[in-house]
Amino acid sequence: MPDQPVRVAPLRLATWNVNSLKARMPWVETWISYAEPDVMCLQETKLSDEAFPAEAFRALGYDSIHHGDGRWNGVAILSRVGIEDGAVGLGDGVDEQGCRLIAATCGGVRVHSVYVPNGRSLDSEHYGAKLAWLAGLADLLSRTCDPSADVAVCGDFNVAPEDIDVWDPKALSGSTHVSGPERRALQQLLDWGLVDIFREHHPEPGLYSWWDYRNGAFHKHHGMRIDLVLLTRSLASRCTFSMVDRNARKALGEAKPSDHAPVLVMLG
DNA sequence: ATGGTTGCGAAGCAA
Repeated sequence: MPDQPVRVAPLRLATWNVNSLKARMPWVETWISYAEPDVMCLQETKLSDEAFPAEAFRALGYDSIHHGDGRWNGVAILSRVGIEDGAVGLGDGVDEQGCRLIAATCGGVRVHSVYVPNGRSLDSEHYGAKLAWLAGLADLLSRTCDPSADVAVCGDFNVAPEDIDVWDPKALSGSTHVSGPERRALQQLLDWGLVDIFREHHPEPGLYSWWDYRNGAFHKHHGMRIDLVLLTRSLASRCTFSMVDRNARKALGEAKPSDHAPVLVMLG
């Protein structure tokens, strides 16, 4: 393997749970045209690999890889700085919940696009599976990556790291996304050597990345910050800017919004 | 939020 290049170029890195790429393609193309990410992670494409619009992304200047079964989940990475050594799944038999992780090396960074299982409810078997999946992700990182290298883990974690990441902790008590075991499973990833870079740059509460479609939650600011960009320290130290593009949670003409907003970080 | 929405796919499930 060649050594990492000594000279590093600025990198714009984004992640977005699009809730069906077929339904979201107009918004995604618009967003890419103004946000100009170099690397973009997508979740919930809900497409088969055959139906993934690689040609449309190629026309926008992006190479891509996709991992999907056509109905649920589905993850992808777009890159205009190269895309090498693609890999899918947790690689240990735990990723049987299907098409939730894809990784590739883009511009010298090992990038992971993840869609963590929702968990449904604390008493559901899916909740235990969510915890197991997060543990499997921690295991994958420890097996395949070095925390001193340039590693990014981006996506929909379906966990709000702290109470300041949800609109009303009391209302959510006893439900998923905020429970202790989920937060500890996420913390295990951070302890390995990752930084929740948006939170590092924005300590204030009330900044979310997901709002329920129902009940006017977006306009009432009833949201959660569950879409995260986790970076190893070498990348985190290069971060000059990070944002949730809340505007992209709105309809844009005929283009309907996802229930998630994209997160963008700039590395100098 | 116990669901008032969205997406998929053609009824009900998942989020």
